Amino acid sequence: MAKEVTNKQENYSQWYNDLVVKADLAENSAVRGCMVIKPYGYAIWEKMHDQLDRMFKETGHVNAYFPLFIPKSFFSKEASHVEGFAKECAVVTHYRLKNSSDGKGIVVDDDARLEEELIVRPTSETIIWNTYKGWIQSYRDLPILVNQWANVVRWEMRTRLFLRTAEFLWQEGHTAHATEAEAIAETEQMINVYAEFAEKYMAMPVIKGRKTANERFAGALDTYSIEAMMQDGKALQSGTSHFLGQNFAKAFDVKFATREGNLDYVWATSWGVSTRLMGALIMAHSDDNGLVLPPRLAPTHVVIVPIYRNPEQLPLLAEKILPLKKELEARGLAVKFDDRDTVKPGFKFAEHELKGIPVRIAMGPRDMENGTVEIARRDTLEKKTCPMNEAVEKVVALMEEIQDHIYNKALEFRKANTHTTDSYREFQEILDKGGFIMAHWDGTSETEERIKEETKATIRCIPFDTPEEEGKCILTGNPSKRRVLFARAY
RNA sequence: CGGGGUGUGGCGCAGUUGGUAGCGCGCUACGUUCGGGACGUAGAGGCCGCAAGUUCGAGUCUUGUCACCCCGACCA
Repeated sequence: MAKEVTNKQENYSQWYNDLVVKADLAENSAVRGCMVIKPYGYAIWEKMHDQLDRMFKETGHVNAYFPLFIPKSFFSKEASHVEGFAKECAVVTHYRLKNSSDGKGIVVDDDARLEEELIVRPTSETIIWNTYKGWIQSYRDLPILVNQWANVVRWEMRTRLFLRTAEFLWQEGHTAHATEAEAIAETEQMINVYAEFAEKYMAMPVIKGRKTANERFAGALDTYSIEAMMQDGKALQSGTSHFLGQNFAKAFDVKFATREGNLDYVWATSWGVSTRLMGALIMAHSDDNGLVLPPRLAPTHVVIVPIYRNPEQLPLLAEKILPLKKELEARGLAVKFDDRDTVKPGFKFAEHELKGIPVRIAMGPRDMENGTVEIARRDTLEKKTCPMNEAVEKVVALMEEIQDHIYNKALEFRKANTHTTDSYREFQEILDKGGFIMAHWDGTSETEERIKEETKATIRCIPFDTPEEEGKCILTGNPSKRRVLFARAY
């Protein structure tokens, strides 16, 4: 089979889709807009899940689980939340099926209509705050720092594997606090946790910032996000953390007795990342040979491929390879010995590259004679012959090296494709090539909307770390105090 | 939901003016191979998305319908 995946393909979406399918990560299911996550794809998600879960617990959070179904009336309680989520949702209207009267198949039993429809959760703020009402009476009950790992459903018009599926896996943290300051600190803490995860584990640099009013989560006073650059120069929102103020507490009447004996509404946050991170991982690092996984998220770190002519030679190789495998495992690495005799070495090389395994060790008759192994790294595709007794140290060191190299490569790419401009014409030219733009904006929604209509670019965020500087809005020329991040986005 | 495209063995595709389906990959067996996706030989596998209609005859024409992909609008 010839190499078919290429990021030089005109259509980056197609490239991405092919890669997801060929690397055996996921496929479309029989259900519209839904996705089957295949074992290899799920193994990567599990690595992400485990690490994130660890980080949530380190910051004092605990896991819980809330219902999949939410009574429709809950959505009517928070006005601005209704705005945002009144649309694309799956609705349960009946609770029973029956045999059809013509004896051919099953129909919905019209007599089994629910009095109140249930919404399959698109996000859980409403049902969680309805529950928190019963949990909170005094400042002594606060804070509540709960996270849930769950699936949610949004009946999106247009879906794409991992980036936007009708059903997706995510985690959603929902916290309740006694003070505004504490809630804001939590919101900031969690966007930092996400950024650290993206950069240290996914090897994907991100820009942290605040969303504009237009892009803010429905019901939030403030939304922070991390934005990453994909290899086609487009932005992908990879995680969000919301400061919800007292909106949900007011909507669900969650009051508590303060230390001073007054009644006050609870302050809230919510934050989440989803299987979209898988899409980010794939699009940030992959190349023409397939996936490139950062070692810290690779389900398999090392694959060992034996090379031999006759089946009798395999045990001789295995004799050398198995101790090596054990040693590597003792150093905390996941090692696969690919001793399949049904495919040839060249095929295995290509297959493991497609799956993004960071390091490959090959060992054949030549190595047996010389006491060496061949070590190949996925990120650079470099191959080196190395004495057998140095292999373990070499591979262990490579893990860090590859992790750093992938991150730095992505960072360099982002730097090279991030531009600062004050000219609207140049602004449009840069967008057509793909990339991020730091430009001045007058702070109004109208301007933001117009730029979006004219260029398809949105304000991804107002980065936290940009300095104040006097300038003029890229579109209107009105005064601006700082540059914001513009890009076309997924 | 608007615009465009595609539905034919597991995958990717061809199929002429309508005449009863073919190619490549993959799969099975045997042999030679095995340090970058091997080669030869012999096989297996399809009521052409679904439903009506036109016709002596439909993969091909007509209508309807469904699914998927791409571009928008919506969104993580």
